[in-house]
Amino acid sequence: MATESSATPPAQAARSTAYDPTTIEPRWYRYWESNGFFRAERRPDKTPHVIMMPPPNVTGRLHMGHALQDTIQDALTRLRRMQGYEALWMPGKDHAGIATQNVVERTLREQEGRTRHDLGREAFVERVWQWVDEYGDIILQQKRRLGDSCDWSRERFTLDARYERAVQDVFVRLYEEGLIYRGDYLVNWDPENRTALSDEEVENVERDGHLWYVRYPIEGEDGFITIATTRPETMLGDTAVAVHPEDERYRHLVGKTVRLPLLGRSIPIIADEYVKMEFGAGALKITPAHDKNDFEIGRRHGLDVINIMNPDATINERGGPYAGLDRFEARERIVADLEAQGLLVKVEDHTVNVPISSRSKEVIEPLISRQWFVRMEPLAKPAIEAVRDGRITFYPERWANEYFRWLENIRDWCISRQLWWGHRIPVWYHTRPDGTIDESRGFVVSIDQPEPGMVQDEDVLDTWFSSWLWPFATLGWPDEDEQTRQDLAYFYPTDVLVSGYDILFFWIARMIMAGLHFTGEVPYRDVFITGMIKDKYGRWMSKSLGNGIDPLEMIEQYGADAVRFSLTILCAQGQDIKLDPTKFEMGRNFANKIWNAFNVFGQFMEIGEDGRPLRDYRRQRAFGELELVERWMLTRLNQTIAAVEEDIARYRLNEALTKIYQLFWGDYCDWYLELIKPPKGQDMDEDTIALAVELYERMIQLLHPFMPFITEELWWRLRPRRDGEACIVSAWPTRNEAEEDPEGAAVFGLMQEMISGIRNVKSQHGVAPGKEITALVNLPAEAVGSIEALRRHARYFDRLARVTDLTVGSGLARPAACASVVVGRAEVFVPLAGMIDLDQERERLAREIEQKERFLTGVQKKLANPQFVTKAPAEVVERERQKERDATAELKRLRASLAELG
RNA sequence: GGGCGGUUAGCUCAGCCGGUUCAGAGCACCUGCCUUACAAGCAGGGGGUCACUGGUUCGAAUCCAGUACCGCCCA
Repeated sequence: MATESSATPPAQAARSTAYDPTTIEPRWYRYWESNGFFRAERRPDKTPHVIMMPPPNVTGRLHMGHALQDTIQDALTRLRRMQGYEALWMPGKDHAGIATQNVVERTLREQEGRTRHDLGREAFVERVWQWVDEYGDIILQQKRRLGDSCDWSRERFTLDARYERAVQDVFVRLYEEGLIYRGDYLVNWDPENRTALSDEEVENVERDGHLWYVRYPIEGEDGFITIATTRPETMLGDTAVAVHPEDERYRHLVGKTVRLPLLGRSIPIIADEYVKMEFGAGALKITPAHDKNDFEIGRRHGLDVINIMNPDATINERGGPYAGLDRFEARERIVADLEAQGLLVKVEDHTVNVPISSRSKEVIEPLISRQWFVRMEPLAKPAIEAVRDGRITFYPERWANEYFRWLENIRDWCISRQLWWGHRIPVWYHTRPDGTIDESRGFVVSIDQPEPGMVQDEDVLDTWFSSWLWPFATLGWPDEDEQTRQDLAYFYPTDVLVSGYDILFFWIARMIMAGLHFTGEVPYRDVFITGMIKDKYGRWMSKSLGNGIDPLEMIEQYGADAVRFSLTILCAQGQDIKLDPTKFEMGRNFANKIWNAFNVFGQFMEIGEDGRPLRDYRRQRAFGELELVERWMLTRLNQTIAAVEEDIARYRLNEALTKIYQLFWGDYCDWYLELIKPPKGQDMDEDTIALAVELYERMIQLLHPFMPFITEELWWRLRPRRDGEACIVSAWPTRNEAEEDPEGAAVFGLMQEMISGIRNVKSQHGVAPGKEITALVNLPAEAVGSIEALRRHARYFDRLARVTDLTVGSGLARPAACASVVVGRAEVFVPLAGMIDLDQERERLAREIEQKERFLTGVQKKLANPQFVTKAPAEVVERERQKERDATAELKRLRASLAELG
């Protein structure tokens, strides 16, 4: 029983000539959704096709990247659905730890002048939930405007209770397997957010900096050793000076000590191969607590580790007189003080690589802190294997290399974050009577509180530590109830992941690791990596540049179908897209073309007041009984279906869509429709309507995955249909080779060339296209078939080139004052007495002759080469011979025509 | 420093597991058309030594090597 909202929407009663998507699109979306067409269920009789939508951040707003990737995922989902698969496109959203916390903190600050610390953890997290409840769904609502046909009944959130359980379960498992450990290490510290970040969240940016040369006085003798540094403020934490063991300049100093300027601490001079002799002065200050390499050196030499910084990147009490200063202020002061003491030798300009937080864009501070890590190597190995042995395929392939490179050099993953919003780390500590944590008693890793009085780790997990479980946790893993077990068995592994290369490491690779480790299977078989959307100058779209293009505005302006069409056609394999809003005109124009093409035959159909046809126009004629142009069109259609199939199998959606576009516009509209139009004032006969409907129907089915709205709307205007017989669930067209007629199509192709030639002649001679003319087609006597076909289809010449009198035969005399067109073995004479400009015609023919000669010379050169004749495949040689014969004959006729013009 | 991608018409880009007049599309441009489906359109046209150099091959925009410039990723 259809509910009110699921009733098929009425068609617009009054048709306007320009297609207006604004009312049509939302109506069909409601219709599809309320009829459950997006829903997927376990159906043992059907093969599933599953795509997991990369969950957008709850703070997110739809941008062009989403629009592109959703368009692709939706096209694949709709296509598979039509092909009879049980198509599941699973939507959801990501809690996005730092991003979301930042948004709420900012609102708090701006609206109430308070910080999260003013509220306290519990109240703050409560606030974030309120925010998520209010705004978290916006992006998913926006996705509906695009037409996403995902199964909203299965929508998941990375902080759903069940999902949270999965995340914590994974933590516990990995810990028990020895793959998670805690330790004090140098991590990437974001002073703005005051949290650790993973290596992947750090961007290295080249900046103009300086190289300061500083003298460290040697103890026990006069003299100095000069070190060079790009970060002088870290000298407060120096615990050694290092030189290369083979550096003759310094060899005698190794083992001695220097007095650290400003603080006066005594530190050793050590020898380490890491030091580059040619860099700076050849001596390096070592600050194990604030530099990755120094940390390693410090470890090798058992150096002290002195942390001189607070979490907010101010200098701590270990910095003596500089305590309390911001790191950059401290730098200036230290340089000034060194200079004042005569210890600054010189300053050079120097380009430095500065690590930047991809979150806050603040300069990252390498800082020693106690964090949780995942041992990645054991997880990476199977992930490498899965791609190497072909269980997973990347499209385009080259991304597999990026993937290998990262996995083969993988470093442990810092997963703890000093945030409040996210999955709390399932680790518990004993407390002392005063409530503080008693580290001496160790910790317990457990989802639930192990014993009363224990407190949970304050930190939360990296957001990606939850989203790497997305493909299976969304299906209920690791629950073992019957429902979940069967869902996983049916829908998992999924078929294809569509995403951008920007999260290849963050997410795609980690999902593969997690999938293999926890489910024993790959999470998806194909990975389709899209290019990224850039602005028209090739720059990343960003808020700060203000160069973003809002997909919703574009949808308003051009329609979702148009946006989808343009994005798909622009999305070539792996290439970034330089997007300009005018590109959407392409899609809009095409939608308009589709809309208007319907009218060519639609105006002759019996249509009810609701815009729906009253009768079903069904083809009565067998293929052989069809008109030439009809057989040609069916041939083109079937060939295109086959080609589209191949393109889609390789994820070449742009090529598939281009072919459908050409079929619809270039063949169907420009030739077929023009030829089936009845003469003015006459009706279109039913047989003609029936085939026009059939062809149109199949083409809008081909277009439906890409342009779902307009195709659904027109689908219902083509035939009377029962409730629920929607385009979205119609059967995808398959190639019918029985309805291909290559010979007929070739004859039609010949006519197309002739017609184009005649149009060209008219245009070149300034004859109005509508001017009625006569023409003669001369063919060799043996071309009986062609002669007959042309005679029978003289109407085509009338219709398309206004040739009202066509004579076809062999040995026809060339009329005086005529232009001529050579097509293969045929010659078309166009008598244009009184209209023809002889000079023009001579010029035109000369041009053609020149072109043809160039072509023939090329062919003859090939054939004159004995190597070619003997080595090239026989059919290629034969093809060249045929070309030579044709061109020679054509040239002869062209020359004759020119000669006869005098 | 290592790796990858790009360089094709004025612009934006397809084509790239070699051979169909393969040199294409859209936009822009020029000419002519409000031809009762569509001016968001129709018909016709101009425009490119496929970055450069060399190689493989009977044959290269397409495969290989190198060079230049642009961009990205990693260190």
